[in-house]
Amino acid sequence: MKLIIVESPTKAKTIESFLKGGFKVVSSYGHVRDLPKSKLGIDVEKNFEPHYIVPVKSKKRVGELKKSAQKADQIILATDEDREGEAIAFHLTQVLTPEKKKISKSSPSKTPPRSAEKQESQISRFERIVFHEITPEAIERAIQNPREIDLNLVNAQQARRILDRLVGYGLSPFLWKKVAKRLSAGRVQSVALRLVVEREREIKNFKPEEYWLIDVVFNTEKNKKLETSLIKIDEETIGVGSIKNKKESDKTVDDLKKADFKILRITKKEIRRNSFPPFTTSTLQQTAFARLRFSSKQTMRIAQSLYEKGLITYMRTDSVNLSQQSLVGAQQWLKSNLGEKYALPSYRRFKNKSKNAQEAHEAIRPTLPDFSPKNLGGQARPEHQKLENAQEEKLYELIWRRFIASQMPPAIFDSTAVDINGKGKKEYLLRASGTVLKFDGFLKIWPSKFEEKEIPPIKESEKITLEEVIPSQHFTEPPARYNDASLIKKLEELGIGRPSTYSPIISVIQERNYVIRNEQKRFEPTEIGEKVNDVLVEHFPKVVDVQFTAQMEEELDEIAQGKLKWQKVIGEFYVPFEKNLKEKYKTVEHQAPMTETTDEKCEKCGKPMVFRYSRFGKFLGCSGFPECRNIKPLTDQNAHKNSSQKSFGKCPKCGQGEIVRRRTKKGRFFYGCSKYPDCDYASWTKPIATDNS
DNA sequence: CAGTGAGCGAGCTTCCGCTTGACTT
Repeated sequence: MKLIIVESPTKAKTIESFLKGGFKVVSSYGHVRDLPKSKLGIDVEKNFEPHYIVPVKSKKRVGELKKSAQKADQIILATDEDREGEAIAFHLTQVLTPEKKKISKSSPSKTPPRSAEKQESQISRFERIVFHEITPEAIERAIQNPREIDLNLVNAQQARRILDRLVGYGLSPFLWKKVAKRLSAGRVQSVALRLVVEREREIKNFKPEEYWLIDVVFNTEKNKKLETSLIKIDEETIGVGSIKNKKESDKTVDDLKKADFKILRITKKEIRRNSFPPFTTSTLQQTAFARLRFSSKQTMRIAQSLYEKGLITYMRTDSVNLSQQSLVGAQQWLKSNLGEKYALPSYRRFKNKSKNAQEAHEAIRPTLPDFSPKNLGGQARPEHQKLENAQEEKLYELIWRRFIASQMPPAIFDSTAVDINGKGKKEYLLRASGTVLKFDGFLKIWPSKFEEKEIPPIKESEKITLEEVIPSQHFTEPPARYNDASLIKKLEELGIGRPSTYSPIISVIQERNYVIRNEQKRFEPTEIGEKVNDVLVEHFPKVVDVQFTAQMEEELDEIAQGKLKWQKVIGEFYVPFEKNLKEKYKTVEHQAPMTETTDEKCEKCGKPMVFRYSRFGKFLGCSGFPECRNIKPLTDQNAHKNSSQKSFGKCPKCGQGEIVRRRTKKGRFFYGCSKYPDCDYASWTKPIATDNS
């Protein structure tokens, strides 16, 4: 009997159904070994030797794997073809090789190093295979062509893992000492936080700039209205900074009213809009947020369920590849349901844009195009594949539509531009633009917003008469705060984080209370978030630099290609990092504003209250601490500095306190009485200020 | 649905990336 090991139980089930007999397929449930949680687990003195353990959570799994392995003649490691997959395969060999036979890797043995040949024979029971799609043929082919474990790739993963550990477990304790307990920092989360903080400051420092735009309406010979916009004055293109105020606008308006106009040219062209590539994890999360308002966490939970039902391919992927089989399926569906003209003559394949893509999987797509969404006359599904709720229906439909649309022809628009010359004191260029949909193409399945605007039929020789000049005042606007979608998009662009971690990143910066999701579901940094960010940016600029990951990835690639030793890469980072860290422990002061006092008096002992920091941010504590342990939460009344919060009226319960907005541990807003704990009034919704309620 | 700070020093917090379950009201 041969044992095949993959990461995911769903994948195991599918593969087993393809194989005739003589095979057993089991799953490792991801990584089986890791650095210990409770300590660093890296011997920096001994060339960064890692100390791996089987986490308690994985013990049971590993036990089961061992049992299966004992009964097997051969073990085939079929984990993903990427850094992490290769590492999982390697750790499986380590865990599944009986103790005495293990190749010396993590445990230094006193026996001399074994020869390469001998190592070979010890692991000959293991074979490594990879495949890019889960079909009987692909699996069969993979089994016929096994290879060795690629130790260079494993080392690239080790380097990544060790570097992240050194950074995370180096910086976090520094924050505990200098800012507040239970804080954290890391290569990924600290950059995410930095993005949010810097965006907030851009917004805060933003100075809106006034500018004016001018529209001009003409009458055609047939008495139809032709709406145009002012494009140029003399040779200057109109935009922000051109017409700065009402005075300048008035002057232009007056001149336009007296100007002579004639049509310069009419340009007609066809515009094609291509469909989008099928989903990756990142674009799925972005689109589900934009169209369905699902958080990234929700999206992943629902996608997982669809995957387990066999309805979609794997949901953690950065690849836009589509299998041949799926391309054929999409085309067939299109031809028989929408007709030839909505199918493409050839298949459309996509290339990955992001350099860091590891492409171990396909794009996210429906497994069977025939299972179209309910409202598109989908086939009845077997019982175990029934969608359970509206959310599953919606997400499935989104994935299905995106995939089918990716194999559809572009939408075609007819666009017309009428350029008009105006001669007054100055020379003006005005333009009327029309766009009309000629063929909907992929928009039939993937509706998107586009502006259609008709303009009246017109000839170049036609005389036009001025009807109206309409100036309008505008202001430039600050960039928007990040939400789930835009933050994930940005992180992906920067190559920071992986499909499996986008959603956890969003969670962790909220759990640490570094950022909160406001009522518009956008991220705002908290006070403690800004403080942590500032400490990191000032004292550890390299680690929170957006280029840091990019540089690391390049070096990891070289390790994977066997061009660099992983210990060298780690050493070159670690030595200066460690030196700086030691230095900063000595020089950086504790960040709590110990001396900042307030007008408020402690009602227990009469001493003044002072601002203190905790990991939740600022609060008020008695200056008599520790004799008097009185504390008060920060409210609008005493936080005269940061008055972004306001009172929402008198408390309906005690009538004394004000209603203020507060946050729960999890970050959800609620409304409570400022007299807490004397009055325990609290409500999820804004209380209505009536006396008779 | 409302937390929280210093110091003595115990013991603990913390990273990123792979993957799902279930000690219970």
